[in-house]
Amino acid sequence: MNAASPRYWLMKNEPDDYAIDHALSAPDATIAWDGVRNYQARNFMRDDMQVGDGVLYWHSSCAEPGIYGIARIAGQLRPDTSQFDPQSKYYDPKSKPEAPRWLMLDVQALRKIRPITVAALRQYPELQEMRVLQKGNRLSITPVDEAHWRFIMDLVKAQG
DNA sequence: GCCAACGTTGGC
DNA sequence: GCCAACGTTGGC
Repeated sequence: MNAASPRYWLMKNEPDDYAIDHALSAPDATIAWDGVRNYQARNFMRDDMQVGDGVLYWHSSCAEPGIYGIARIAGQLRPDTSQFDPQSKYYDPKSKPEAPRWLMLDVQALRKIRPITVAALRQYPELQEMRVLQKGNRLSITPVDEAHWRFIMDLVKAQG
């Protein structure tokens, strides 16, 4: 991926873990985005994300999956501490502190929006190429085209 | 709770 | 290094 272009991301979270409200109530509305256990998603964080990138804050595994907030990448790529914590559900016994396998970074929530559900997103032909809407998509982090980002920002504005 | 899709693992 | 079996994701 081109490292210079402005970029946008969709990041999935389960509301039980890090709901948008949880993020907004954290200090500086910033949370460490841990628990990524997929190499492709990790590589996006490691290689392509830059501070300031826009984030669509997605809730999955809930009654109405969809976009629940707007956020930004706030930085500080570092080893995901949960991989070394046997108490964590994200514990990875094969990862060693001297060679951490998983990474995390900070995401700052900017605002909560009226949820734009999967069903709502599917109504727009302009968005049908979005990765998150493709059948079988399971990646927790996906790049978002600028055109898609703009379209969604317009939807948010129209919410008033 | 079902199940399609897809990533990971491990025997060979 | 192939590929079948298995595990996980996540919308429905």
